[in-house]
Amino acid sequence: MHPSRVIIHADFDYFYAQCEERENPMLKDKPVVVCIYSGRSEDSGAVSTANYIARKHGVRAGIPIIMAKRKLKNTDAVFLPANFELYEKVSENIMNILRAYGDAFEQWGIDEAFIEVTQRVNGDFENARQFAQKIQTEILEKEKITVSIGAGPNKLIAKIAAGRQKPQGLTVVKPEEVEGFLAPLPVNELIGVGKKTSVVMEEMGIKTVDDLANYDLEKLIKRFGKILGVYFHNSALGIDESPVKERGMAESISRIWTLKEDTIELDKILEYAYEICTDIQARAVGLNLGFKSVTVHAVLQDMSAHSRSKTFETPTDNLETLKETTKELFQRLLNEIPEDLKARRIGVKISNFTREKQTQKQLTEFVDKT
DNA sequence: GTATGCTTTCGGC
DNA sequence: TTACGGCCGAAAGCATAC
Repeated sequence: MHPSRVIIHADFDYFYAQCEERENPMLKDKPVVVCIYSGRSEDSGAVSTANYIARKHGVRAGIPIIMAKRKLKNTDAVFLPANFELYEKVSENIMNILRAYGDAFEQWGIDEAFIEVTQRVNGDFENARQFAQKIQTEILEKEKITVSIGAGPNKLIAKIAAGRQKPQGLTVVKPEEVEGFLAPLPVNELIGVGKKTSVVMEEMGIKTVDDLANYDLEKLIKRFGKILGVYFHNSALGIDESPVKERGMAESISRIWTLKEDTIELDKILEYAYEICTDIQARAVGLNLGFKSVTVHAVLQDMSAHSRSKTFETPTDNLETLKETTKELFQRLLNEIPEDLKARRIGVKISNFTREKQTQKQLTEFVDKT
């Protein structure tokens, strides 16, 4: 029998709102709602995150600010605009603490991370519990932020475990406990099982991870294909061999803006879009990245989202290419959306990055010369 | 029939 | 009853290739 790996997943509690509490401790006993204002009218915008006091009143990430205000009327709730510079700085500090505790480290978004601690705890899960407490203590002392931690034999179990007890939770799942831990959970707790897949599985009579674990593998493969079928089967059994490894560069850079006024005029839209192009192209150049894909995005008055994208044969970092492609894609998108609806928000994304820009340039020069 | 890549939509915070 | 951000990666769905 292989000795088990020991993986820890750390999840910063209600992160943005907790950062605000840290900066102003007077907030701690009040509902705190971190908002992103669109600037269109007094309270237009959405909730980014809220502390647990606000959540008790039904405030959730993503709801309109005006709705959150309604739920919190007659309380001393505090509504704050998101301060991303602060959150990024705090995140970076905590990530550096976590990184130092791991044999390997993998950041997951702004407020989550995996660390492999197998060597550090000698493969022992009781040590892992103490180790995790030490991490929680250090982060609390140095950064005044609480985190919830899950420990398990792999990333899948560690992540699910971290979500079981919050805030400031610590859930350790030993290898011999994995089966009992997973069995009663609904399948959508598994990574990769979203809304659509849950529905399909439910139709197949699969509601819990236990149902999935006992489902015939051949039938799973027949329905989901070999890769996904095997992946789901293994996940249900708590099997996940994926390594903890440092993430490289971001996979995409995008910006989206809310328009001052709704419009379907291409020229108006492009005024905004070209500004975004200039910004994200500069960021790509700053990171020395070429991009192969461009996506434009529009949210209409009914809040429906639409996008169009294009992938080049070779990467580029050219601003004019980006603008031309943006124009072409918005033309196409405007032709294909319902005529009676205007655009409310628009965005541009570049992705499919490569660092082979240099090679491509040389190749182009070579072709030009011949 | 499956793998792969591209496009579009979804979902978390 | 409506209301509504910005950014990211994942999921879904399709086309094409083998």
